[in-house]
Amino acid sequence: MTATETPEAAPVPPTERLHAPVLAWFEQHARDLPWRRPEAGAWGVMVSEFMLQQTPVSRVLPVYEQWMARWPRPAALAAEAPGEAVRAWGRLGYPRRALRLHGAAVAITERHGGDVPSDHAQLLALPGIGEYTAAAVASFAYGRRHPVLDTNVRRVFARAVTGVQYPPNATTAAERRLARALLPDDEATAARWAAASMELGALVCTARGEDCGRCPIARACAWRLAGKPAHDGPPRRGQTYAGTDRQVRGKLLAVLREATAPVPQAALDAVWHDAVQRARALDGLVADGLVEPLDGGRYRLPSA
DNA sequence: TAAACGTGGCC
DNA sequence: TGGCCAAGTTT
Repeated sequence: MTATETPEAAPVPPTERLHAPVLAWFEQHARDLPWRRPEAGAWGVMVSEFMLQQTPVSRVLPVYEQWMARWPRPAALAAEAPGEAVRAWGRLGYPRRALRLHGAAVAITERHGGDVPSDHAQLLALPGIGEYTAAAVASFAYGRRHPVLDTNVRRVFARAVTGVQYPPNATTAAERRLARALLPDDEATAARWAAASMELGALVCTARGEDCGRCPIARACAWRLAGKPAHDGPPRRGQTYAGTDRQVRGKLLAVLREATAPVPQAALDAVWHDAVQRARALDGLVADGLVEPLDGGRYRLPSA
């Protein structure tokens, strides 16, 4: 309690202190991203959500534009070989997302008449769509009221409301309750809030370094008010890396993406010295449906 | 629940 | 230099 607060002021629900400032800030500072424009449609929103999973906006932008120009509707992508989706995915990473997006396009074409469903449960049933993406598409594309709990929102809530620097490694029931409690009652406002709170985490309240001077809710932020205590819980989950199968898979798939004709075994053998690991990685790619083995020890991206 | 799953830029 | 981080999903 500070001297600047008027004694007669009625207790303000926490949500009231967050919604208006964040929404006003978003109005002023929201990025003009292509998937936020009306012409993107639900399919554009969905494509962007697949690409943005664990991938920065800057790297998604060019691939998104090419993708939408080539496959403006789900049916267009569904008509292609899945390997074409993997090829167009380029170096975005996690290429299984491309396969799943293709699979989702096929399912949408078969089950939903070619239109991206607006129902959360129907979205969730599509390959590659989990809790977050289903809520994001329903909210951003159709204005539905869903808690959209991505890494940005979780960090904003952890700081502003819970008063800790970082959220737990895995999304908890408490976080879901909080997100639900903070969701504005009005449907259109809820959708706006979802985008706004996410944008705040992406632009101002970031993992690397928060910029409280630009934060619309700095005065109400529990973490800042507590003196920004350092993260204390279990270590934040790191990502395994170099030397793993992932790296080998990436190198193998890069060769196949560039090739226009089936690739002989020898071309793949050249990308990694360890034959055992190389074979394991290739087997994994085949098992995942990212690579199609042909007779004569040749390989290509999946044709079906 | 934890681990696997790509890639590249930043500090 | 290299660990951290980026609009997660699946098994």
